[in-house]
Amino acid sequence: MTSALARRLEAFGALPEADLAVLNELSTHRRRKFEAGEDVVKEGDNPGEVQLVIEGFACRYKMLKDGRQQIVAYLLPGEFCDLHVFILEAMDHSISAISDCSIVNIPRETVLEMLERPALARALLMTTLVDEATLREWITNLGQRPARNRLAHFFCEMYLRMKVIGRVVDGTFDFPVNQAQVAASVGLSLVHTNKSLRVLKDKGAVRFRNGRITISDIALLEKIAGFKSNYLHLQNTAGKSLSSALEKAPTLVEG
Amino acid sequence: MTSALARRLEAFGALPEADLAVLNELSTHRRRKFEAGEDVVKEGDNPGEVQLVIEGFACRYKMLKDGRQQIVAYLLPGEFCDLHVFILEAMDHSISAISDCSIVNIPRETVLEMLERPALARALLMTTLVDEATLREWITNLGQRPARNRLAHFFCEMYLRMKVIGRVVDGTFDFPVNQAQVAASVGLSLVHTNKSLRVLKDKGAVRFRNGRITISDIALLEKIAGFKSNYLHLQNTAGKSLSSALEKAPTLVEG
DNA sequence: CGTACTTTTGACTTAGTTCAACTCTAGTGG
DNA sequence: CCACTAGAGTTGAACTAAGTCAAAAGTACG
Repeated sequence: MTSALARRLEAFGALPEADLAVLNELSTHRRRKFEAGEDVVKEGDNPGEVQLVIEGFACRYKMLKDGRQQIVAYLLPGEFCDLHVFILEAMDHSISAISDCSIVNIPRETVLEMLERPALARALLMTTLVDEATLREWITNLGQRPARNRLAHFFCEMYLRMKVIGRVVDGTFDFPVNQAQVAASVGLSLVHTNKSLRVLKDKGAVRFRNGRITISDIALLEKIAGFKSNYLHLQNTAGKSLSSALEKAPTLVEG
Repeated sequence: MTSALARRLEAFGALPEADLAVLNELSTHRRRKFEAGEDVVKEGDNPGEVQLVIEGFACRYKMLKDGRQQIVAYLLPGEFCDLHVFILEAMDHSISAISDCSIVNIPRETVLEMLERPALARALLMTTLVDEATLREWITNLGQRPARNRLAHFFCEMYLRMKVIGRVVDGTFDFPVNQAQVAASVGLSLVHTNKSLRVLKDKGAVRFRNGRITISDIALLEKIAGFKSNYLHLQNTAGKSLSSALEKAPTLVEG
């Protein structure tokens, strides 16, 4: 079995067998279960350990004083919560389980050991860079694109990220999120999100229902979004358009 | 002389003399001058070296296909362009000089040496974490706050960051940016930015003109913004409100 | 003093928000 | 198996924030 983390890291370049073994070891650490909606880490906490989402979906979010909420990142299966959090005094945001999920706590020594393996270290640092790049892309998305295009961009990104970890079958993937959460991700009101989703559906680009997303026409979606995948730094896809990139991405189903 | 970088890093905790010496050495590396408006690194470039802004202001920005532009980060004097870029194949955004600025190229070996000094490594990693946290804060700002509050938040952040590197005197600091660039930072149109700035001025919170910002009433600005400084992870200011934090921040002028 | 940028202003349009009601669905317990 | 409930999605109408267009007024500079 190849873990989702291994698969994600290999998207940045192949890893030696020994490194893969180290990765597969990770899932043996202390594991915790969280229910959908539960907070994994709260703003103000001192994290201490690095967290890895083994199964399920989580998100980072920030809450304003008036209660408004912004989702600032998604943690898909196999994504580290953060590589360097262990030097942090206090979390500046919270992490919440979106679906039921199981999370492994990795002690800092293990992380440091991983960083001593050159190929692995490089892949992990890439992870950090990609996380940052994704945040920049989100800023651009929120700052510059109107609702429809913004949503389209959001779906393009999720599609590609899910594809990389082998979770897309026939343009469809599970994404256990409701419209209010989508709204909180793209900085739109629930109502306007709903209406814009309808437009995208009517155009035949994406369908979104029951926590499941179906990309009906990726080329169209990509065009609406003005999507360029370069910020995800996937080795095989650099400089290519999303639709062609996707043909090259692995289509394996998690086994 | 204490460099801006040293001052910034010490905001996360004191550094040993030897580490400070290493930091002061940095400015002896190959130095390049850029004029205001010039690109330092362009999207698609392979950076190779780490860049340090010694003097002047730069920004990271992304450009959409239709020409719209979003500024996603500011590089104030003494801020690294990025700690790990050297593993990157191709930049996913551009960096541009906002004012005339002088930038030092630091070879990857030097960076690796720095990372071997524990206190310095910790400070540099903090830098990365803070950069990320700032991106998340911007997403929240763009996604959830209406124009006026969003601008207020932007100014609060810049004020505090400038204060940390000792560039604020009497609530005033140089910030050589025009309104179009402010607009591109907060995701608003130029006209609406202008009108919102006027409101903030009329309320007696901030004045912005000739590349110079004067915070007239920080408590008010902070209130309008709903600003919490925790995401900047400044050691002395954790958990405190901005106004009190600022009393404790150094008031030294760059020597 | 003329040219080129930047800021300011007003009038108008549009995208997005809010409120409120209604529908649909899945789940629960009688 | 049905009725009831809670949550999620959908819709319409009224309102408001923000965008666009266009022109004027500053300001900076050679």
